[in-house]
Amino acid sequence: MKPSTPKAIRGTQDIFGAEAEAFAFVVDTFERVRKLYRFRRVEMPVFERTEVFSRAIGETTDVVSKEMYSFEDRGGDSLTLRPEFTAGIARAYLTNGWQQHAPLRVATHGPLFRYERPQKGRYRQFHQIDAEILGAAEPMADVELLAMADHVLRDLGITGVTLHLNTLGDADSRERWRSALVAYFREVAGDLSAESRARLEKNPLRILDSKDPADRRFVAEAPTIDTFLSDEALRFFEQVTDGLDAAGVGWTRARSLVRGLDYYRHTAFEFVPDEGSAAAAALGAQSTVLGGGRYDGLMESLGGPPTPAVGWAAGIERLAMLVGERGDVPADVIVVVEDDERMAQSFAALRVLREEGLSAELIASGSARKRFDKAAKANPRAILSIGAQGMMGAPIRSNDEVLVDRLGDLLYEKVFSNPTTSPRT
RNA sequence: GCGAUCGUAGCUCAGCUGGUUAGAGCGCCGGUUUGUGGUACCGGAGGUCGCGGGUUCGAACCCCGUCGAUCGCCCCA
Repeated sequence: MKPSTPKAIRGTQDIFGAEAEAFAFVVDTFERVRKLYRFRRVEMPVFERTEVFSRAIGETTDVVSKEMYSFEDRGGDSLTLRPEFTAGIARAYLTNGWQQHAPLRVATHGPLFRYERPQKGRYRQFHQIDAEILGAAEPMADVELLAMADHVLRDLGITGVTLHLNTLGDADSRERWRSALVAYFREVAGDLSAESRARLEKNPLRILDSKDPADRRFVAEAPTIDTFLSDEALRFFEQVTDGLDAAGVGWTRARSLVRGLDYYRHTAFEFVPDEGSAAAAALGAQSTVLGGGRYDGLMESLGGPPTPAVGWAAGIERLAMLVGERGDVPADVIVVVEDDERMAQSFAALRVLREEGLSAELIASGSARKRFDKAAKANPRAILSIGAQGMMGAPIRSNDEVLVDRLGDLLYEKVFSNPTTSPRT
């Protein structure tokens, strides 16, 4: 009886090759930009007590009510694999006394977990980059945070995405707007789609971005937040938009943009591919590439003092789909052993090359006469052939003459002249 | 949770209206050829046709179930 092979968990990925290179490129770019903007690196646990998420995100949200990976540990505590970064970072801010560092800019990245049906650009274990500014009430914080997001996308070479920006106002503005929306949609409930009728009770703001054409004409006429904005909230939003203009960050007003989670206040934003762009095509049905906003109420829901904060997160997989093919980088040098008697010399050569900062790999398996062809196919900058039979002249082959000279000097000096690694006679 | 499409070698796929020992390309292994070399040729290994049941003289192909994948809805990164 042959033992069976366990399969991978649904919605997990084994990322390899060009995709893994694109993934790494996203993370590397984020790390570099994050340092430019002076965000400090934090490492967070991948699991927390369940209440961290249920209280911060909101019991009624889909994330909490049906998408969390929750389990009991051996001590009987309910724990949950993080579905997002923000709640955990807020918890850490409170439990570690990070208030002393306010305003605190932090950045992190890693895996997150959501029990959902996988599809293009959406997984059960997915990965995000994340940036937060904690303990900062000023609109300048929003501007800085968005400038950084914009910078990351730009350095990734991603085009055809635009910052969609909205304000949800302060808690009062948001509540009055919500009531007005509910009243408005109740009037026309009979003509709404079934989904939107359900949303009316549960999550009325979401009716605003319904894709159903039947809903859209009502959405167009629906009350907008602007009518309900307090002077203070309006002024805050203006300072954010003025700041973005000054910082050279393009944006567009999206009056129906609301974010799914309960904790958002004031600024809410998403970077979304432009209609018909290559980016939109690459992402399939998943549109948002980076999203976030201000969450002034979150700390209180975790029992902390009122603490203003802004943050965003972006899916690494989705970004990686937009950065294009990034093939495996060819080696600087491939060392081909065409005579196994000279294996020791080959290892010596590899060591010398790598210590010089040249990437190098070894081809020493299979038919000796086919090894050189194998190396040539891998398209390295140079091939070093060791022990070829019947060949005359240089064992280094490359179109890069400078590199040929450098390798020649290096290897002659440190390998071929060394009696312990010389070929046997 | 719902819907659509799909499931044949390591990979990409072919397999006509059901009909002998299930094929190709790439990759892998070996050999020959070439000989400042990425070529060409020959040979080889490798398949419970996702799994289970049914229809039939006969099923990779038709039917039912099941599992899995992909894409979409809901929601979201």
